[in-house]
Amino acid sequence: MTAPVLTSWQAVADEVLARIRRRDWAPGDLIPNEVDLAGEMGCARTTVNRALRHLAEAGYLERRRKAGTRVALNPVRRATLRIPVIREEVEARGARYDHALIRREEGTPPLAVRSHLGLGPERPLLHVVALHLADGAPYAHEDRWVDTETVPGFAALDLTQQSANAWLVQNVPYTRGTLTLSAAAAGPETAQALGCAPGAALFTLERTTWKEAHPITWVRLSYPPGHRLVTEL
Amino acid sequence: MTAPVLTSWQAVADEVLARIRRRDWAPGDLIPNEVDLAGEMGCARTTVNRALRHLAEAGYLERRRKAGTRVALNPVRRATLRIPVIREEVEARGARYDHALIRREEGTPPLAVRSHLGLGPERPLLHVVALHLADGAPYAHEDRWVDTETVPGFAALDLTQQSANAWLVQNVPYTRGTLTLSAAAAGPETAQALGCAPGAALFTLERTTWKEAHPITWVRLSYPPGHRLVTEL
DNA sequence: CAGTGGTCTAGACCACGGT
DNA sequence: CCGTGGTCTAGACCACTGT
Repeated sequence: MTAPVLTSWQAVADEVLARIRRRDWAPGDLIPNEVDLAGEMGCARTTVNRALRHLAEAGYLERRRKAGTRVALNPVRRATLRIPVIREEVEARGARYDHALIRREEGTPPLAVRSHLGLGPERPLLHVVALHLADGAPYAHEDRWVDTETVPGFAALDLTQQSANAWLVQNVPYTRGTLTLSAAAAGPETAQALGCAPGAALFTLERTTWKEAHPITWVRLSYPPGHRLVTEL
Repeated sequence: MTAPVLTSWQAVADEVLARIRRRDWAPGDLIPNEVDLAGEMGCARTTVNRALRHLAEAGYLERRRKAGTRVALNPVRRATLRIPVIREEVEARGARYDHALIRREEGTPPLAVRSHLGLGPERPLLHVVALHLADGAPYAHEDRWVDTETVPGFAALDLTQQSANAWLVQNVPYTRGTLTLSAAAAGPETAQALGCAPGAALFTLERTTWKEAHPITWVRLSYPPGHRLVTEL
């Protein structure tokens, strides 16, 4: 029998993954403990630990103290989406970025937004509507409500110079957030801004962020028909 | 000056994150190297390394040998989406799962599918169309092409008993895949299956998977209007 | 209670990549 | 060249949890 002597946690991880793929260890199976694996692979337990921890984070293994390490029943891989600043998203496509402010006014947000942020109707927020452009063409429509109590300084911004998106990312680190992806039919206003037909299918991304317990902002980005968000598995 | 003596990599990570949030270390700044931090925090360099590695994976830091560790300019957080088997997705909502096979036949996939899989027109694939149900109501429409050369055994499956989705996940681990999210207007056939109006905005998820260099399957899942994919940041 | 993973340590060597 | 992160090691103790 071969005793390859795998040093380096990557090699150990590769070998374990190979055994899983080869079905030496089938989904649901208990695999040997760290000490035994270290002996077999000819390396320190720390190294095996690093490898197994990595595979567990990647979703291939499930580990529990005392219970041991099992091959995950369904390799539920996590798709990781990068959520960049729109400017960078546009420039990464090799296009020129611009943005246009459509509206900016104080007001009471609709119930859906209030409940997302956990605010009552008495709290006025700043409503900002803008259009992001790539090479002059509509790229995304932004509908945003900002809590100016949590974010002092925002009210004084000249949003024609700098997008709310960019300023907030640079200046207000959030501690918690929620992201919702969906499809929605274009309303008349959004359709006009994006230059598409009313009722067209828009890819929609809603994000709510908090700083500790205080809401920062709720924002909905609507992308014109055909927009795709791609990620590797 | 306080010298808290932080043992445990979590505590070190928390402290570093706190300094970033507090702007002690601003975006783009170089932070002290591991040896110095270990000295300051009163722990081993290994512990600091673990903490910084964690923060780098989470997107807060950028690390390069010799160049040192910098606070990331834009805290581009990665949203991680769980992509489960649909059955589990449905049952997690407390609903009863069912599926119905709509079509199953061999044929040549459309150009878009062929190019995604990197196949020429001479290779016939198996085309499977099915509907996933939650408590009897349409939950998702599935349009799938399977390469039966890469996946022997699939052709013999009784797809009325078991969904293609479930079988593939259990039996054909993929090594690489692509996930595309978008919105699309419902075609007549999809609209009828989902019980919505033609042209309605559908949330659409396309996935292509390979086993090494061989394509396994291309699948498009269409969710009825109102469907949302939610994740924490 | 006892087995298993989780973590810390102190020290060492290595690999990359600015200067 | 040489500073910085990347990793390995051997050993130790701890924390959780199944039996």
